[in-house]
Amino acid sequence: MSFSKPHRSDKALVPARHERRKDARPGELAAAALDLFVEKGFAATRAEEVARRAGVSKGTLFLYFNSKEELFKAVVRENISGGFSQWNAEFEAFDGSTPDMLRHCMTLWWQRQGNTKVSGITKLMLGEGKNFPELALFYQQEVIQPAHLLIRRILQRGVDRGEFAPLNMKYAVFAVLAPMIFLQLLMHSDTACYDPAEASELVPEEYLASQLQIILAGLCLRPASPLTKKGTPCL
Amino acid sequence: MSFSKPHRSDKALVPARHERRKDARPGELAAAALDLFVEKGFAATRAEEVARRAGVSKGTLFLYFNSKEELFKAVVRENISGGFSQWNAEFEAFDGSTPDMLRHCMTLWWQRQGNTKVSGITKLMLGEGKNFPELALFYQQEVIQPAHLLIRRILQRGVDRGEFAPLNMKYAVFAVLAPMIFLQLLMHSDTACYDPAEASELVPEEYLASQLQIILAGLCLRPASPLTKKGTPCL
Amino acid sequence: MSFSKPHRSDKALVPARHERRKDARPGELAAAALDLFVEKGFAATRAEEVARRAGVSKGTLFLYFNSKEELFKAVVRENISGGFSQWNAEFEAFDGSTPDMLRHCMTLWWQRQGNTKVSGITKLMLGEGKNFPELALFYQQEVIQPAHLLIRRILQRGVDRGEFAPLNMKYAVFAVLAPMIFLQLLMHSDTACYDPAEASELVPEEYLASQLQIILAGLCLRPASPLTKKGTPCL
Amino acid sequence: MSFSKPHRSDKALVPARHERRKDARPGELAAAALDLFVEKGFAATRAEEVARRAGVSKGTLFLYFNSKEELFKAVVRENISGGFSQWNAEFEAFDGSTPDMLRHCMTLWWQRQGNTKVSGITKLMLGEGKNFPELALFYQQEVIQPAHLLIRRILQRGVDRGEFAPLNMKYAVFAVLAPMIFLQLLMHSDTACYDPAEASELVPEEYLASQLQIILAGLCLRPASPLTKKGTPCL
DNA sequence: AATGAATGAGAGTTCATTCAT
DNA sequence: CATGAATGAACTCTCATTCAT
Repeated sequence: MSFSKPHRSDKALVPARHERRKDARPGELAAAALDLFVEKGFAATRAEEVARRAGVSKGTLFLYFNSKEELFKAVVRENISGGFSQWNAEFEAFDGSTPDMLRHCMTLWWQRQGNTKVSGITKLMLGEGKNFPELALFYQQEVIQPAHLLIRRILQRGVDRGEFAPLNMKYAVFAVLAPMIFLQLLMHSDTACYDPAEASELVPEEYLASQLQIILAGLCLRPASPLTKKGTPCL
Repeated sequence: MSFSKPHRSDKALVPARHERRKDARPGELAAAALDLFVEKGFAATRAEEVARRAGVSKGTLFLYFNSKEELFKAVVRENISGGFSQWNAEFEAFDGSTPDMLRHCMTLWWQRQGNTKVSGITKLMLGEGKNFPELALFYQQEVIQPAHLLIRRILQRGVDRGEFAPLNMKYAVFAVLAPMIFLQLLMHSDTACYDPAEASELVPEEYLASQLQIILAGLCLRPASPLTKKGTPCL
Repeated sequence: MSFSKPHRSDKALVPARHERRKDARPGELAAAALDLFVEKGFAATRAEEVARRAGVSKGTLFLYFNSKEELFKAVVRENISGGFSQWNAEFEAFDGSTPDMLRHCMTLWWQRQGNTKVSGITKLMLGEGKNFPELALFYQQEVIQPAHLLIRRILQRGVDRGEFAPLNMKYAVFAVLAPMIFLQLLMHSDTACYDPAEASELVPEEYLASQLQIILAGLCLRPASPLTKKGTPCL
Repeated sequence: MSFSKPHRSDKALVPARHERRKDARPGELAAAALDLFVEKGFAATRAEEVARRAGVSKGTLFLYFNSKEELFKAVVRENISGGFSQWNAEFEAFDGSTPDMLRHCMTLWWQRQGNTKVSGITKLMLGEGKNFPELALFYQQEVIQPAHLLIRRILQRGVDRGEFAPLNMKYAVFAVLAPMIFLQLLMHSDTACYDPAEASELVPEEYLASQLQIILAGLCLRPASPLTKKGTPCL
C-alpha cells in the first residue's frame, strides 16, 4: 500500500478540477441512468437524456460506456452487485442467532435497497429481461446468484447451528425472497396497477415483519403445510 | 341434408372462406398480439410481427385496429375485462359460505387467468404502464377497478353475513390481490429473475391456498397484528 | 336509327332497376369525386371516400374507373371538356356584335362553371398539375386548348368583322382568361389565404364586368399601353 | 497574419468545417425545402428528398426541425414573414407621395418576392391550406395579416394626406393584393394550366403597372364604378 | 477528454389497387 | 356486377451509435 506509484496517489490527494470531473463522470452517468431506467425502463430510456441529466453530452456517455447495455451493467454493479462483498462480510461478522440475523438482514436490505430507487431495477429486469438476453444473463450472474447464495448461507447457518430444521433449500430461499421482490414491485407500480391510495395502505416494514414471522415459524419441524411441497418434511 | 351438394344457401351455415376469415381476423390478430405482448412487452412488439403471426400482412392489422394501442385494448377486453360480467354473475349465484366463495374464486381465477398467457398482461402493465398513459388509464378502468370492486363485494358479503369482522376494506382487498399478482409475475419471469429451476419449486396452487389461509385467519376479530395498521381493529 | 338492334333499345326504354343503377354509377361516382377533389385536392382525396359518398364500395369504383387518374379524367370530361361542343355551337349560332358575344359568354361561363364547384378543378390543376403529369397533359388537351381556341375564335371574329383591331392573339386570349382564372381561385380559397370577410368584398359579377370593359377598351387601335408588349400595336 | 498557419485561435474567424455546417444547416435545409415545396407542394414533398437535396441524411433534417410542418414554418419565416419589419421600417422612412410609395412597394415586392421562388409559397397555401389547418393558421397570422395591415397603412396614409378619397378599406386592400396574387400563381403554373408559350406573353412588370394605374385611378372621389360596391362612395 | 452533428435502420400508419368470392 | 378483405410500398419520425473536430 505504501509503495504505490506516486503519480496516481498525487492525483488522488489533490486532483485537478478537470481530473476530478473525469473520475466522477462514470458515477454521475450511472446515477443519472439509474434514475431514468427506474422511471421509464431500459428500452424507453434514451441515451441522450441520461447524458443530459448527468450534465454531459451524448458523445461523452459513449466515451465511458460502450453501449447502453454496458451502462446498465455499470448501474447494476454500482448499486447492487458491488454490495455483496459487504453483505458477505457482515454475514461472517454477525454472531447472534440466525433468526435475528435474518431479521437484521431484512431490515438492512430494506433500508439500503428495497426502500430505494434501486428496487426499480428489479422491476425493470422482471419486465424487460426477456428482450435483452445479455442483460438477463449478466443480472443472473451478478445479482440473482449471489443473492440466492447469501440467503442460502444464512439458512444453512441456522440448520448447522440447530436453529432450523433441515430445509429444502431451493424452496426456502425462495420463501425469503418472494416478499422482498413483491415489495419492490409494489413500490414502482404507481398508477399503472393499483389505485395508489390502496397500494399505500400496505406498510412495507410491517409486511416484511409479518412475512418473516411466517417464514421463521416454518423453519422448524412440522407436519406438511400448504407452504410445503408434498413429501418435504419442512420448508 | 348432410349429403347434399353445397348450395349457395349453405353459405349461412358454412360461410365462404372469404367471409369466415373476416369474422375470424380480429380474434386471430388479438390472439397473436396476446402472445407477442406477453412474450416481449407492448413497446417491443412490432405491429408487423403480430400481423405475420396471424398470417396476414401489416396493412391488414390496421384494417381491424386503428392503432397498436387499440389492438392492446382489444386484447385486454377480449381476455380480461370481458369476463367481469361472468364473475359478477357467479358472485350473485353463489350460496355457500364466504370463505368457501373466496377459495372457489381463487381457484377459478387460477384456472381461467392466472395459469394462462393472460397473466402476462398484468406483468406487462406493471412494467410499461408508466410509458403509455392512455393504456394505463384504460387498464385502470377496465380491469383494476372492476377487480377491486368484485373482491370488495366478496369481503363485504362476509362482513354482512357475520362471517368476517368489520374490515378496513382497502387494505383487505389488497391482501387478497397481492398473492395473485405475485404469482402472475413469477410465471412470466423466466431467466430474467430467477433460476427457473428454483422458481418452479413454488407450487402455485399451494402458494395460493396458504396465502388464502393466512388471509382468512386475519378476517376475524383479533388485536392488532403486524398485518394490521396501527389502530385498525382488523385486517 | 330505326333499325337498331332491339335488345339494347329495350333496355334503354324500360331499364330494370338494377340496370338503371348500373348506368348511373359512373355519373354518381364522378359527381362524388368532383365534390371531394374540389374539397381536398386530387392527391388528398381517398378513393374509398369517393366510393362511400357515391354509396358503393371501393371495389366498384375501380370497376368503372381503372385508376384514380381515370376517375379524375372522367370528372373533367363530364363537367368541362364535354361542354365545348355546346360552346362551339353557341358560337356558331350567335349573331350579335362580338363585344356582346364576349359579354354573353362571360356571363354564361360564370353561371355554368365559374360560380360552381367545377371552378375548383381549375384551382386543383393549378396546384397539383405538376405532380401528375399525365393529368396535366390530359387537362391541357381537353380543357386548356379548346378554351384557348374558343376565345381565339371569338376574338378573331371581332377582328374579321372589323370590330376589333388586329390582335396579338396569344396575349389577347390570355387577357380574357386571366380574370376568369383569378375568380375561380378566389372562390376556393377559404381561410387559407384571405380573411374570408375581406375576400367576400369582391363582387364577382362586377369584377368580371369591369375587367371585360378594360379588355374591350383595349381591343381597338391605340398607341402602346402598359398592357401591350413593346412593339405590339395593340392588345 | 495572413500567411500564418491556421491556429486554434483562428477558429473564431474561420470556424471549423464542423461548426460552420451546423450554423449553415437550418438555412440549407430551409432552402432545399423551399425549392421542393414550390416544385411539388407541401404534401407531395418527402422529407427525405429535402434532406438529400441539402446534402444530408433524413435523420439530420429532424435534428433541426421537429416535423415537416415546422420545416414549412421555418421556410415561411425565413422568406416571408421575417421581412415585414423591414417593410414596415421602409414605410416609416418613405417621404414621397403615397401613389409613389405604392408604385415603389410594388416594384420592390416584385423584385424581392414576386419574381422569386418564394411566390410559389403563396400558390402552395392556396392549394393545400385546407388540408393543413395548422399551417393555414400560421400563414394567416404570419403572412396574410401583416401584409393586409401594411397595405392598409399605406392606403390610410394616402387618405390622411388627402391624396386618396375615403376608402372602403377591406375592398381597397384586396384590390391591391389581387394582381400580386394572380401573378404569383401564373409564375408557377407551367404546363398545368397554360400553354407556357402563351403565359409568357404577359410581362409581369407591365401587368403590375397597368393594374396599379387602374387602382390609383380609383382612389379619388368618383361616382360608382363597376369596381365599387353599390353605395360605397369610392374604391 | 469532450463534443454534438450526422447517420440509417426501423417503427407505426396510410391508401391505391387487386381479386376471390 | 358488386363487394370489401388483403396487400405492400411509401411516408414521417425516432434514436443508439459513430466520428470529425
